[in-house]
Amino acid sequence: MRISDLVTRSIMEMLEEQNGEAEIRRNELANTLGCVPSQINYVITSRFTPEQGYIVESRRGGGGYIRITRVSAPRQTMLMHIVNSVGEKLDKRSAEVMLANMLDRDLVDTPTARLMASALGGRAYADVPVEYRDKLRAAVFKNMLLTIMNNT
Amino acid sequence: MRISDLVTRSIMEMLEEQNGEAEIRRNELANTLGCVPSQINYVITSRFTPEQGYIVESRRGGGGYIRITRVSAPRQTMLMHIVNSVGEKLDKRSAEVMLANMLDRDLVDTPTARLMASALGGRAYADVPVEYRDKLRAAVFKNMLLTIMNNT
DNA sequence: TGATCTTGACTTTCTTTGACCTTTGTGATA
DNA sequence: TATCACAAAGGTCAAAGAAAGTCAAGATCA
Repeated sequence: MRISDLVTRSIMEMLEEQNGEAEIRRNELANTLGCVPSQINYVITSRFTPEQGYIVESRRGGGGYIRITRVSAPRQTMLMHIVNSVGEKLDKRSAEVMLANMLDRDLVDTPTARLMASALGGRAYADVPVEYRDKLRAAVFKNMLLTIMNNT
Repeated sequence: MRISDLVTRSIMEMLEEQNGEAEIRRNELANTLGCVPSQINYVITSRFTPEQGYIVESRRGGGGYIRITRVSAPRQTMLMHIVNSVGEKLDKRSAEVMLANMLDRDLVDTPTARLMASALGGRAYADVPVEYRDKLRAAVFKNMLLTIMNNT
């Protein structure tokens, strides 16, 4: 079991319980989960980014904190946001993370997410040279997102 | 006894026991079977291909894994036929024809077909050299077919 | 001899850890 | 009251570790 997944889950739960807003004390959380404090930062920068619809604020010093807020908006807007956040290139991992996120937020249902994942990963891209791989993935992803937007 | 057969058998057993889904840790398996890790890759790419009805996903880094999923089959056989009729390459036009066909035969619903079409066409493939273009399209198509087989 | 296996060196990706840095709050002190 | 020292947070970054992926050369088999 990855520690980073523990941290992720823990934050997710707080967000769930507290209506999209979680405030943590870094050292404390690190302590209860049994990891070094900077692990928390790693998780936050890799899984709670603005691209994925989170705002992170923090404060140092005595009584410091890290606050993570999940932003929400109408479906279309969020999807559009995602489309725009995909640049020229998109690696497989990022695609997966984004899809997981969309699922979390009910922007797609599970079968659709799976279908999309299969169009973005698997062995499919294996024999395309790296230089084209991620560009193609980005394009395909955007295309599908636009289709989904219009499909409802 | 060939090593690759050992590996194959071992994976097959896991699939059997675990209801069509096996998650392995490459190094570990290689170790218990007494082979080099890359042997696992060889076996996977030669015997657990989409053509044979398997979906393979993986992740590197700490806590990494390789997950192999077998798709199974009542009406799925029809889709499997389609998978096998797609060769190494697939141009956009043919893909569309096949999709239309699947729609006709109720193998997919309309939104799904649209989504698939968007993953296979559009400007997405435009700036990829022809040599890779149709190969990738074929691979993506097969992948998606396998996924929708599983999604029922 | 051509196809299939086997191996291992090297690469890429993701995670974990720790040393060091910056910011903020709080008293003690001049 | 202004300042200073110190403790209590959180931030950064780079190195080490943990997997999996790739590729090509050599070995074997049919």
